[in-house]
Amino acid sequence: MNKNLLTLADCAPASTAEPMARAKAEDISSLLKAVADPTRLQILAMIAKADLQESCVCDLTGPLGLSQPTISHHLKKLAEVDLVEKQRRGTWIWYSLNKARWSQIAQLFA
Amino acid sequence: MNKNLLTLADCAPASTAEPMARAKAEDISSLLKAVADPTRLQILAMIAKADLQESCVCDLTGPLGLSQPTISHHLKKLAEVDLVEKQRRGTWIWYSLNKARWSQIAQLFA
DNA sequence: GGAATTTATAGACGTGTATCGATGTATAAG
DNA sequence: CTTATACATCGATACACGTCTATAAATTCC
Repeated sequence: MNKNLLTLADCAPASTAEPMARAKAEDISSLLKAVADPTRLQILAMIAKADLQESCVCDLTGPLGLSQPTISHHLKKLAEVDLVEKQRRGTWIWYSLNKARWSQIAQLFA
Repeated sequence: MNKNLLTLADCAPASTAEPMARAKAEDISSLLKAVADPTRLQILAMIAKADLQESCVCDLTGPLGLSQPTISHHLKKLAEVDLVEKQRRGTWIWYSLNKARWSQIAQLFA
């Protein structure tokens, strides 16, 4: 995953004949697709509000009313684009937000 | 489409048992889904760089290598979430960006 | 009114994805 | 070493979505 995102304006050259590079558009799209899911938005919000701003899988299944594999699936999607980070402590795996990555999204729409 | 978006932090109550309201999450998701497509990102970038910051459908088909119905389909998706606005002038329909809506997305990730 | 141009809509097809139940893997406790 | 708990992975299913061709609708010009 390319983390050196550009703003949309930077991506489209002045020549109207050349659109934003497809590869760059797909990189940004991958990142946004990860956030553009209602369940994942709820997950991110719950982590942000949790103690120490971290949650384990079993903290999320109950409130969201979804199975454990489904929550794991969503957290994997978020981890693939570096929006969350995982840390094992004993039996539990704690997920936290990558705020730098979060800010990169804000930059895209600034 | 609800335009009164909240930040993610505002949406999750302190009680860890209550996630962000599902309806609100789906509203934000709809908006982000519209942007989370590589072709639509390219379209938005091309409009931003065009003269008067507006484009018609036929300006986009060639550079993006897609059929006219496909471009129309994407512009409709963007219009449904108020990210672009359309204005007919004679035979052509000119699409422009809704910058206020764009800024609302930035606020979500601020 | 008829022809040409621009855009929208409808239908079809293939791909991606959210979800689940079932199962595998890893850590801790006894 | 066995059992229990937490999480990941697999396979299946149902639905959404991007794209195309074909066709319709709207506007302009003759």
